[in-house]
Amino acid sequence: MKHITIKEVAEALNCSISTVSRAFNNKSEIHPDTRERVLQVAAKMGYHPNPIARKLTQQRSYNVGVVVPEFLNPFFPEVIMGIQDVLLEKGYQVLIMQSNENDETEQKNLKTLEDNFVDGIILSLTQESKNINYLQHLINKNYPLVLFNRTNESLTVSKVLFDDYKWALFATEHLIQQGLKELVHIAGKSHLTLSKKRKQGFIDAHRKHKLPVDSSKIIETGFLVEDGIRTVMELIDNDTLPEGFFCVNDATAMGAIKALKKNGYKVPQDIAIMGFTDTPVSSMIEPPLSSVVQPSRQMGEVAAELLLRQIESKSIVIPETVVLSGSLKVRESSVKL
Amino acid sequence: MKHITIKEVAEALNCSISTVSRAFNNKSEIHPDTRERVLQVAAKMGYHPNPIARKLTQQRSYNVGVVVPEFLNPFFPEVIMGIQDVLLEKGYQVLIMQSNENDETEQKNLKTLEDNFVDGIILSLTQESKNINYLQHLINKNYPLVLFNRTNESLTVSKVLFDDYKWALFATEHLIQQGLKELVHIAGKSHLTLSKKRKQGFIDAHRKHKLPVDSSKIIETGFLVEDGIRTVMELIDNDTLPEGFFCVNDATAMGAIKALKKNGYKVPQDIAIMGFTDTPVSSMIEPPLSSVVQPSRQMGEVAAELLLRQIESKSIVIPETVVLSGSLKVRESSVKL
DNA sequence: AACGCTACCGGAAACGTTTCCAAGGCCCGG
DNA sequence: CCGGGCCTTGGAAACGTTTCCGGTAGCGTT
Repeated sequence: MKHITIKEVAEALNCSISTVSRAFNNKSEIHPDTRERVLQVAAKMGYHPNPIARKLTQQRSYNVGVVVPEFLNPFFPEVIMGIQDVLLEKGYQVLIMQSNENDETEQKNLKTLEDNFVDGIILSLTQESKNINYLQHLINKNYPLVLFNRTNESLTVSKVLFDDYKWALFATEHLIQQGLKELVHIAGKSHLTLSKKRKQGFIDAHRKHKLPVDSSKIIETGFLVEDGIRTVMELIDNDTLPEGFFCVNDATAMGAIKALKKNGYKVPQDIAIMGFTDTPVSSMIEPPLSSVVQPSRQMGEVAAELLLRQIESKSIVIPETVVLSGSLKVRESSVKL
Repeated sequence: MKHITIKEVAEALNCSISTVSRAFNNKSEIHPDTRERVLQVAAKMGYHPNPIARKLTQQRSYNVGVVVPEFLNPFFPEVIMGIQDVLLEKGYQVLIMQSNENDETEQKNLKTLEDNFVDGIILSLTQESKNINYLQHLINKNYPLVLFNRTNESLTVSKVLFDDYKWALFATEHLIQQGLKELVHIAGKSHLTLSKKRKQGFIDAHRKHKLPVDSSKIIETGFLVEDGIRTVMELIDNDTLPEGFFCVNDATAMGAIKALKKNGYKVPQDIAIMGFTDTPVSSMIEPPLSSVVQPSRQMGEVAAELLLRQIESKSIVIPETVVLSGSLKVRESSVKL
């Protein structure tokens, strides 16, 4: 477990440390022949520059923090894979933290990352996220920061978003085109931009098709399977089931389906369901779930690139918002035969 | 983005760097009063010891690498959460890498981690993993290493395993008790211990109940949904479908169900299915999938603790194998009514 | 022949800690 | 009253790099 140092390589080569360093850093103040020789000997000795020492002189940690609300559903893992694709390539390490949809954990995670001198942070807010203050503090310090997917509009910071409004509108329209008039939107927590946008899309689809819509058709809940179940159960108890549901994500949609089936309703014959995000399981459940496809991996890549730009620029970078588009995957759960 | 250093704190306090350092490291060679004063001023100044400099002197990276084959299914994320629970607590950072079930990527990941001077590695082999040599090289170097879930018996190294044999036997027995005689095991790649164990459990359950079993009943394939689909498709084409399937994991089981349903077979009425690992989706699909419950989070915790023991011990640690137990979750897919 | 320029290289400071060693002050026992 | 020991602190080396600065050799120019 003892590692070889630059000094030992220099001694073996009978040259100075600087020369060895130069050979590795390719800064061209070195004769190509020497460079070659150094590299060869170093390789033979199994030398790798100690990244820690390197980071110390360069005053950079080459670490980037990623904070997500959870990673049991495949959406966030896929985003992370996109992030890693870009950052590992550039020599950065990615520290992944998850907040368990919990406000305090999120803040603790951010603190931990800050204390660890990460060069930048990529973040998706928890559904409870109201600790905008801490984020504002980071922004004020000019800390490189990118938010994705779940954001809050009061923060002026780089963001990578999905065109939630548009696709919520399309998805709702799709339900309307199946001849459904009584729809309910199972919505996410309203302080997240994402929830607002999807809700607005749902409302505007009604307007566009001259259908009545009011707040009774929108039920705010969480992002979990249980939230979907609970919501539907309450509607059943009140005997106020609609003809179709547009759900804020696949998990709540799956919960809705589960609750409906358990109570003897048929999907989509009795009630149609539309999800959002299109997780791989969507196609596995019964009936296969219609959903909005989000380019999760790409979302990660873009977020990483925005962050890199902030990290590597000397001057202050103007926050930038990238909006990605998706597609509609119609399966059985939303189709009236 | 400029950080406060220990020097500035020392100057503000009009004391030496050593004193400040001591205050933070609690090594008690310092007067409690001074310690208190230092800590207060440091906190007021917003000082945090630079972890990079610290790592350099301590000759430790306080980084631990985790390599998993994939993390789209929830099993590995859950294990990782267990690992993080333990390691973050102790001040370690966790670098997560995924190999995409690909041999070469796995080796590259290990190299990257080694080059980054991680203090230890926790690993689950890819299904293709035959690059035992590289692992052996790490073991020989006495590099702290723990394998979990997917291992290879030729490596003498600490391992955290699930009692695959026992639960495969139980799961198969459960199918037999449903009155089924013609079973097929959709198995994983045979160089993984896990595959061998589950296969042996399948075989021994037959022996125990005096049922014939031969290699034609065991079909080796991968760990993905597609592998399950392909396997069942071939059986349908050959008109050699059994009465029940015991699948090496939930993904292949879900693939099997999908393929069967598409071809008009009813699960479990025509053919019963048993999965393995019990991912959260199991309960969502139609019919709900019976499966073996694995304590994934605990697996991560144990792996992390085994690794810590290796890292923090001065002398060589004798490899240790921990075997965890689980339970059988019987849902509809395996129950003959 | 003297000069300057370029190409290459070595020495040493710097990065921010930890930790070893030495030193000063104080208390206590003789 | 003095010496030894302990408690607390300061100074400085060390960790393994990068990078600035200065130096030398060789070459071409006048």
